[in-house]
Amino acid sequence: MPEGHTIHRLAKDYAAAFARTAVRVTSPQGKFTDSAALLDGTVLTTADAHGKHLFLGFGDHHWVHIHLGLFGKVTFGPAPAPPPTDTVRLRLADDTTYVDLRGPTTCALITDPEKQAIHDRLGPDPLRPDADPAAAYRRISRSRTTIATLLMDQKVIAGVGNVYRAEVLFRHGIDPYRPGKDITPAEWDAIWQDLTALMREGVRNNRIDTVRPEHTPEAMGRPPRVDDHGGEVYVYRRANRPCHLCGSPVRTADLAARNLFWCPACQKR
DNA sequence: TCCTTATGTACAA
DNA sequence: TGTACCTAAGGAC
Repeated sequence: MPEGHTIHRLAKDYAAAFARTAVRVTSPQGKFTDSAALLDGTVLTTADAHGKHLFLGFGDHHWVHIHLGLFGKVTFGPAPAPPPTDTVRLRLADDTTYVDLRGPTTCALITDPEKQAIHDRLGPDPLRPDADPAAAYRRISRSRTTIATLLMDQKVIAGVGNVYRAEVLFRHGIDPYRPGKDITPAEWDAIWQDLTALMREGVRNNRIDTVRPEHTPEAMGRPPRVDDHGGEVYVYRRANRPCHLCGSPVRTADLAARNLFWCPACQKR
C-alpha cells in the first residue's frame, strides 16, 4: 500500500477520526511503550504528511513520526477496540474509533527541530501545496543517474514509489534508463503535473489507478480485469504480459533491488 | 506448513 | 552491492 498517496490519506483519516480529542495511546507490542505512556490522554492536534513520512502532532510540540516502510499497515475500526494482537506497535482509541499501526519501519516520538530536519532532507512532494517542482528538476537535469532511480530518490522528489515510478514513465513514453540530464523541461513539467493529478486521485480512492479512460478494458473492447495490487495500471507487475497499447511483452529488470517494469516499444530512450 | 513476495529505507563493506 | 528490519498474504506442498 504505502506510497505517498497512502500516507496523505492516512493523515486525513487520523485527523478526521481524532483531531482535537484526547486520545488513549498504547503500544500493545511494547516497542513504543514509554512514548505511548507520555502521550496517553493528550490531544491529537494535527496530522501532517511529507512524501512517505507521517507526523501525528500531540499537544504543542510532540510529534509521532511514522514511516510504514514496505510492510507497515494501518487499520481503523469502530469502538470498542478488540483486544490487540501482539504486533500492534501503536493504538489510538477514543469512545468512537480505534486505529492500529503494525509493522512500521519507524514509529518514534520526535521534537519540532527533528521534524524540521526530516522535511529539510526530503524533496518536493506533489501532494503538498508548497512543493516546488523546479527544485526537483535542478537535480534531475544535472544528473547522469537514470530517471527511474531519480524518481525513487526521496531527496529528489518525495512520495513516488515503485508503482507511480513505473506508471508515470509509461504514461510519458520515457525509457526508465534514460539519464536524468536528458529529461527536457517540458517532459518534467508534464511528469510533475501528471504525478500531482494521479496522486491526488490516489488519495481520494486510496489506491493507484493510472489507466486513461480511453485505455480501460471497456474502452478497448476487452474483458474487465483487476491488476494484482488492486488498482488498474499499464505495466506495474505485468512482466511478460502484453502491453495494453502495443501488445509487446512488458519487460522487467532489477534496479537497485527493486523491480522495474516498462514497455520497450512505447518508452523511448 | 513452508516458502516467496511486497507499493521502503538505512547502514555496512 | 548486500543485508537487515518490520508483517501478512498467497501459493506450493
